[in-house]
Amino acid sequence: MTFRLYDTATREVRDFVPLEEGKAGLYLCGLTVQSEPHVGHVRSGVVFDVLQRWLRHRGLDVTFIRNVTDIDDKILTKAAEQGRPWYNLAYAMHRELDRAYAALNVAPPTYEPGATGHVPEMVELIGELIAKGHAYAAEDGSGDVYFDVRSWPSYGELTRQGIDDMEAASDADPRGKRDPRDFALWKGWKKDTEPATAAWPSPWGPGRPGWHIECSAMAGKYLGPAFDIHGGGVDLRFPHHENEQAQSRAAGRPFASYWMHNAWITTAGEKMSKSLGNSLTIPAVLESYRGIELRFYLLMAHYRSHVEFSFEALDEAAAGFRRIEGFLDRAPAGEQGDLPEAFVTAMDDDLGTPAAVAVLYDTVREGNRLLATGDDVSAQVADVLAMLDVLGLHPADPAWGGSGDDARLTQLSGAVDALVAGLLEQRAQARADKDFARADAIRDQIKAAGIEIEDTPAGARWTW
RNA sequence: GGUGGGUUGGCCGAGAGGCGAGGCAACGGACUGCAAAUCCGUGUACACGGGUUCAAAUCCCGUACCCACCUCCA
Repeated sequence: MTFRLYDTATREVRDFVPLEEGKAGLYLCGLTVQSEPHVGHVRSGVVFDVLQRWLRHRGLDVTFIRNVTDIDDKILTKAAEQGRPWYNLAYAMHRELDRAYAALNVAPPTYEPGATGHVPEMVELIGELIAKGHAYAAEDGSGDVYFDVRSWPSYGELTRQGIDDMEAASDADPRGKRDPRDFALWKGWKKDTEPATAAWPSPWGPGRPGWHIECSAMAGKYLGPAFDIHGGGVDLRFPHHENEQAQSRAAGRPFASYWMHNAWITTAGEKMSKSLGNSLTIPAVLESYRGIELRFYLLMAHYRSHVEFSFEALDEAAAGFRRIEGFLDRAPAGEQGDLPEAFVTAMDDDLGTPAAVAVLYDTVREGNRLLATGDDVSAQVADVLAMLDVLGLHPADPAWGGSGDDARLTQLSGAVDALVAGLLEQRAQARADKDFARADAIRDQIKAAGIEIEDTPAGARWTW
């Protein structure tokens, strides 16, 4: 079976056929680094990380480009409000984003280009579009350059919309535009309100790039005129992706073969950016949950399904994940093996992580059953480790910051182990003496310290 | 107005014509001194109304409600 992927452009699940055999070029529209990332923001990162891992697993040589938008209206506005340079805000938020991705074991892409580092490439592309009659400099002296949507007959093809059916932007400033739907490729510097650091030289005067042009320029630079998969959140389909495709193709570049869009995560039925926000930033959620649990939660729903975020659901996911970990803890350590067929089938079907997770649970249940009867579970351990690994959920992955990388923590856990071991010895003695009141008192005492006791045929063990 | 998506059991969440994905919770049982952990078992769920079919959660028609995007939101 081949890997199949839902393509937004054709609205169907299609076999994935790379442009060049054995290779895959991926481009993900990353974030505008203007505020702390929240749970919704990182979904696309996690989804594309799984996609990347899956394609690699299938033997493809993956080039993965994920950009960051480090200059735009919001960054300028927020920075001004906070009284600091825009580049300082963007850089700080970029570092926050890096931390969030790292905490969720989202592997770094091949390269993470930023808009401000690619102004020459954008200027060149805009020049090409003007030369081909698809763009024009505004005649009002604003220094803006617009893409001429009427000059590109297939404008709207990605989202199946006719130009005349589109609502004219109510908030757009029509000045200098030939058609209200024309979008900015270059925005002239407004010297009264914008800092000089936010302007770059260009043939049309100082200014800064429009939003869409950066992705066309950077995808072209790192992946070439044609590449395999382009993705982002559903909201980006229009106008962002539509515009990217129009301007790239108008410049003679075939652009993406497949379009992949992940659905939203909402809270209380609202977009996260509009709701309570603060409690759902990644750093805030990580105060109560481990990154591995949050990642597991995000993968329990299919990437094209809308997720209504709730801490109850996150609790459930975390509880379920602990059962998987519990099996691994109790089973003898073993080697990672090959993936079960059912898991491969699930993943090949448009990254069916929910069905894949079901296979994971089935394997864990079977492993636990064998464990109870004292049978060999090395096959189950091998399967579980392999599945967790491609999903980026391997508990031993150093990305989770496991013990061992912090000497003090290792010492501390050794100390706790010694203390608990002493208490467990006393409890074992009490149990042997049938002094259950005392045995339970010891267990309660340990529990009060946040440590759980489990009695196993091999003696008591503790977890926290 | 245009375009796209949704409504599944107490909860989360798959599936897309034919044996009830999976998880969390609950209840019963096994194990245990009691627990915990684990295993086994227990549910006639598919918004509503019609229709097609031997067979519909799945296809068709209609209705209701919800959501997203329509020029710088992941």
